[in-house]
Parts: sequence; structure tokens; C-alpha cells
Amino acid sequence: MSTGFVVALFRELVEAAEAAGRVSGRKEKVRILSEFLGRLSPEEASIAARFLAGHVFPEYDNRELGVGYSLVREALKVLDQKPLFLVEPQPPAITEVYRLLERIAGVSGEGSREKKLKLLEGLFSRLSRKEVEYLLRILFGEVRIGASTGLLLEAISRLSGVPYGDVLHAYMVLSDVGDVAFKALESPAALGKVDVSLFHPVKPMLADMAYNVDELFQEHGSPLHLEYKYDGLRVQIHMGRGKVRVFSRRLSDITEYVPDVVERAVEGLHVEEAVVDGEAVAVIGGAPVPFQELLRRVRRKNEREDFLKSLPFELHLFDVIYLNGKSLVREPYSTRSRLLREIVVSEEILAKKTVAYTRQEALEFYESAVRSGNEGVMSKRHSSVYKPGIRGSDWLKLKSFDTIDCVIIAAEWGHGRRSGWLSDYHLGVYDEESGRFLSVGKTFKGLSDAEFEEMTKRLLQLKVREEGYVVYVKPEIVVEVDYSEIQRSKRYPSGFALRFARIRRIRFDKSPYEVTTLRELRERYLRSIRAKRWSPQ
DNA sequence: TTCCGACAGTGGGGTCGCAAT
DNA sequence: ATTGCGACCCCACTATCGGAA
Repeated sequence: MSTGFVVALFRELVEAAEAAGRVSGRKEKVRILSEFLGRLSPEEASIAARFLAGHVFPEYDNRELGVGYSLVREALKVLDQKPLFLVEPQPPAITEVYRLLERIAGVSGEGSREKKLKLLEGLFSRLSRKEVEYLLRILFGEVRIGASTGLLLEAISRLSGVPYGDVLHAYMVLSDVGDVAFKALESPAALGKVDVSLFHPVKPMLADMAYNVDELFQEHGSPLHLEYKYDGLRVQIHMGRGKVRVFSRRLSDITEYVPDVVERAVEGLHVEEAVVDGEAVAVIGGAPVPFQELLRRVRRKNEREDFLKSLPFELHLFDVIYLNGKSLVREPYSTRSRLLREIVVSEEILAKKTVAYTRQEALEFYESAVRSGNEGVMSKRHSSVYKPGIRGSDWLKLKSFDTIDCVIIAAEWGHGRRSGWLSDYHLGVYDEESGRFLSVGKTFKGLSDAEFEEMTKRLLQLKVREEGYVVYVKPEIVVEVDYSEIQRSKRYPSGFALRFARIRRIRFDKSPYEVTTLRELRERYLRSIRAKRWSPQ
């Protein structure tokens, strides 16, 4: 090769990852990663950057590896056997590992499990234990070296000399850290010029959480620009040149699953070329169905028309980020909002909006959103630009939630920084009929490190038995639990599961027989689906 | 010097299609 | 016909680092 680069081994990537993981400072991690990537050819660097971010393929790439814990467990057995090689196998290059993973992703059909297994075993047998460990971390998207996409972009900026702002913007529109690394090394001058283009998905902008309307005013000032927050599928629709593609929040092309969304976009927008952002909600009788029901339409393909009609998607658009050849991500929200209104046939396709000058107006709008079966409201800073993939205070979400008391009936040992703590708790409600506590799901959210420490001690004192990762305890510790929705569950004996459960506080003052009853939970569930005007079956 | 924004890490609910059983 | 697996839809929350104030 005439590139002037020495072929980089996968082992070197592992060494760099380890080194970055050992230090705690972000700057030091960035230095280590940039020095490593700087030694690589553009192609190697693009693969390595993706690997370090916990991806095998670009995020917009729809290829699937089809390798999970089960297959890996099987393949790992090969390491326990004596290798059949007479001479030591050649350690693979980064590019070789990538090509092999591409082959694995390409396998499908009957006997695919066996074929994937053989390829995986072949790869494992050429790697040291430590290299296998890091390969697995990459495959499962959990590299855990305290550096992911964010710090990799800083490393790319550092090694290419391209300002960080340009690198970040390139990432936002290219949607792949590997593509950014490649371009930064191959043509750094061009990196600052990339922008949104038709049919290449862009990471959707995200919102921070707010907890009351006062916070919204505090952050965004008056008046507030509010929208309904719908509980559905985030969709980014690219249309033009006689074509429409729909992308999900994680950039999968979901066009084939949502023909009615395509139809509504085509009928609802009069425009040459556009990329619009919105939420698709499944609606029956004018009211949104529970998210759980909507899920039945996700990734469901080749579906008969009568099924689609029984659970139709409605579209609520709230942004436009590309229009007739021009990127709008640098335009303020006020402008994008106006342009969106100009290209819709009717306001019906837009997210419901209001401008609230007072606390009272904001509250009323929020109440109306929740009353009509939606999640809550969004507040958007009128002057803010569209920041793809960024979660910040420019957009704030205010969601409704409810609270019940549960008793902890079991707990699971944590992983990583939580190893040594019981950090995942099985929550029980009281069933008066059987006199038992029945599980309504698990949560690991809400406690501080100190509380985990304390909770672990208390739970171990209440331990009844231990099975694998699960420690069953005497039901004694009561916790107040916030959740966003009660779902029907086949997994839990109570028949219900809490969506987005998190512990608000520990109730040392309450006895387990004072926790919420199953009857009460059932009543709450029935009330919530009545609000949505939806009934099972 | 203190404050706060962005990032990383830990893990929850559900449903589908597909291959294996 | 049923089951197990892998992918992916929705995520919330706390700790930490380092630049902003």
C-alpha cells in the first residue's frame, strides 16, 4: 500500500481503549484517543471511531448483526478448548475485524445461527481474552471507557485541527462518527461545509425534562411557546423528487411500516422538497391509544389494510429542517415554525400549539393536553436553532406522572459502577384477595450512591433467599414510586407494569400493609384508559 | 470560587419478525 | 404451534468533569 500507514491491529484499538478507560479526566481521554486515531488511515479511523463509540455500522445503516448474549455465550466456549492451530494465528487488523462483522451481518435464513456461530468462533479464536472482551463491549454498544461519541468528536477535532463546532455540526448532519472521522482526515476543509441533505437522516433534536410551569417561564421567559407532547413515534419525513422516506428517532428507515404516515405527509404538505419533524400517534375515535397498543404497529410489515385501518396513525408535525434545497437547522425556531405553517395544506397536521403569557394560560394548556390523553407539553425557545441529537434546555418537556407506594420484594445486584450494590428493585403492591405482595415491575432509578449503599445493607438484613442475580427479601421497605403510565403486563403476576417507574423517596415511616393495593392500581388503570377513550379488545 | 451544561453510565416497560424446537 | 432471541419503540435518573459565570 502506498498510503504510508502501517496496518493497525485490533489489539492496538483495545490498548487505546484501555488506556482511555484507566484515566478519569476527559481531556486526558481525548488526548489518548486522538493520538490513537491519528496513527490510522482514514478508513481505519472511521471504523475505529465507530467501534469506540459502541457501533459496528453507521447509525443510519439498517444492517443488523443478529448477535446477542445467547450466541456469544455459545461462541465463547471455543476459547475454553485447545486451539487447533499449529502455529499462532495472525492477530487481526481493525479492518479485518470489521469485514468479518460485515459477513456476520450478511448471514440470514435457515441455518443462519450456526453460520454466525462459526464466524464468531473463528474471530474469537484469533483474539486474546482481553480483545474478545472489548469486541463484545463493542458489539453490545457498551464500551464503557468513560468516552463515547462526544469525546470522540473532541478527539477528531484535536487530531484534524478542525474546530470542534464544525466537527459537531458535521456529526449532527452526517449522523455517524465514523463518517466524520473519515472526512476529517481525508478532507478537513470540506468538513465544515457539510449540511442537511434529502434522504440522509439527521438525529432528531431532544428535550430536557421540566417539572412544573414555573420552571418553563424561568428558563424560557414570557411568553411561552407551547405544543402538545404526543405519546407516539418520533418521525423524520424526507420528501421530494417523487419519493418519501420516514426515519425513526434512532435513524432506522421505517417507511414500509407506516404507509399511512407517508400518505398523510403527501396529502398534507404542498412542497417540492422538505425534511419535516413530528410525532405519529395511533388514534381511535379521535383519541390516542396507549403507547403499548401503538407499539403493535412498530416494525410490523406487509400488514393487511384492515389492520392498518383499525389502528391508524395520525401525524403531528412541529418542525421543518430542510426546505427546497436549503438547510434550516441554523434558522431560529420562530422562522422554522412559520415556514412549516406555509407548506401545510391544513393546520390539522400540525402539533397543537399555543402562546402562553401567564402561568394560568400555561397550566390550562397543559391540562387540556393531558385531559385529551397526551403526555404533556413541550416548551420551545423561540430563538433557538435546531440542534440535531442534542438534549438541552432549548426544548423542555413537561410530562404528567402519578405516584403510588410500593414495597420492595426483591433486588438485583448491579453492574459496572454499581457492582457490589443491590441497585434494581422489584416493586410490589398489596393484593388483598391473596394477602400477598405482587410485582408491578422493577426500577433502578431515583437513589443516590449513598442511598444505594444504605439500601443494600438493609435489604441484605431482610434477605430470604438468593437466585442468580436476584435477592428475595422480606417485604418491609416501602418506597414512593413515580410512573408515567400503567400498562397491562403478561410478565408480572399482578397483571400490570409501571412505565418509567422511579423511586421518589424511601418511606421509612410506612408499613408494607399501607402500600397501594392491587384493586386501587386496577382502578387507576381503568380511569386512565377511559381518559384515552380506549378499551382493551 | 462556585455553578451548571453536556456527557456517560445504569437499567426499565413493551412488541415484532425470524429461526429453532 | 410455540418458544427464544435479537432488534428497537418509548425512555429517567445520578455522577462527573471542566468551562462559564
